Amino acid sequence: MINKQTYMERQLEGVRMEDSIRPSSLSDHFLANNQFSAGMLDLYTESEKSSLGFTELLGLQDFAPSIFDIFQVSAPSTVPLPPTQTSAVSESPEGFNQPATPNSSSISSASSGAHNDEQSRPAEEDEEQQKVKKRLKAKKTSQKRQKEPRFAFMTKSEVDHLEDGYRWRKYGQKAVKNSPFPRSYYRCTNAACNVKKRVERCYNDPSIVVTTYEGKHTHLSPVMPPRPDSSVLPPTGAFDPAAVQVPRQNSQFSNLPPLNCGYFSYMNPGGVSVNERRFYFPAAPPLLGDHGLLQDVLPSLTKNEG
DNA sequence: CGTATTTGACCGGCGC
DNA sequence: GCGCCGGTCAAATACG
Repeated sequence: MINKQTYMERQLEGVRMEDSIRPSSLSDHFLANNQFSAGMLDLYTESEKSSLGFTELLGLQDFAPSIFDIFQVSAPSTVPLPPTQTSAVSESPEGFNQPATPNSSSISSASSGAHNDEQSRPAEEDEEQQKVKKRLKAKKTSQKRQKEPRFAFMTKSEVDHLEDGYRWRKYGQKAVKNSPFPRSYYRCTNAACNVKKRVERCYNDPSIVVTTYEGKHTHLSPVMPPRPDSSVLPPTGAFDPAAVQVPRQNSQFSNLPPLNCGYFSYMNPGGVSVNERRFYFPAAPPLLGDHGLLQDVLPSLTKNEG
């Protein structure tokens, strides 16, 4: 089976999204009329993406849950996920239910017989080997989790790390090829939750932040006490439901499931209330042409371009 | 002092 | 086989 990311990258070779895909009228309109706009990318399978036209990529809907609700409802028990996506979830249960680096792994790696056979080696070298093996094991387990469903959001924002109601711990940052902006890696601070997210900026438009969520939260937002009347927006003080602008819906979008679109508002670190509109792009974002994260999640749209 | 972030090193996958 | 790249780890550092 072809590695998903690699396949996506291949599909994007030689493609200039800003030239061939950019929905000038729509995206420009959104960007021009909103301080913040966003696109949401749902990492569906190839067949599912190919069945959607560009207008559907925008996925404007009247009723749009927040991204948190999206994650919540995307649980198999609530919303019928695409078959492959659902299977991906079931294929990697450890990704949701187990810590990224369970203690057991380090124990087992430390007890490897190879080390016992090399007691003659210096102690520090032995420690290093244990470290290496420990890391090796963590790598393997983490790679298995790549099949978790992912959702990517395009957000026009000044801040890289958008407040989304959950607490995240940054565990890495990497320079992205063909992009001057680094990609940051975050993991949910909840020990029992293995949700990860990656944040990077579009090199074409530095004002656009691409956030990719991987996995589903197994817990409620730690900073959002439940509110009885906030079924749509995250019940957090950081979010202002009154500031939400609901995108007008076109009939052509109506065939999209509600979870495909989300939006919310939030207070940025500077205390300025910010309206964010989340536009759903099942296949591709209209504005991004970078060779970074988005290319990992947008294979089909570029497939026909070239 | 506890927690979060930074950052260099490391590994596996993949293309050539 | 080698090099590139994405993703992760973990020690060092920063911060409240």
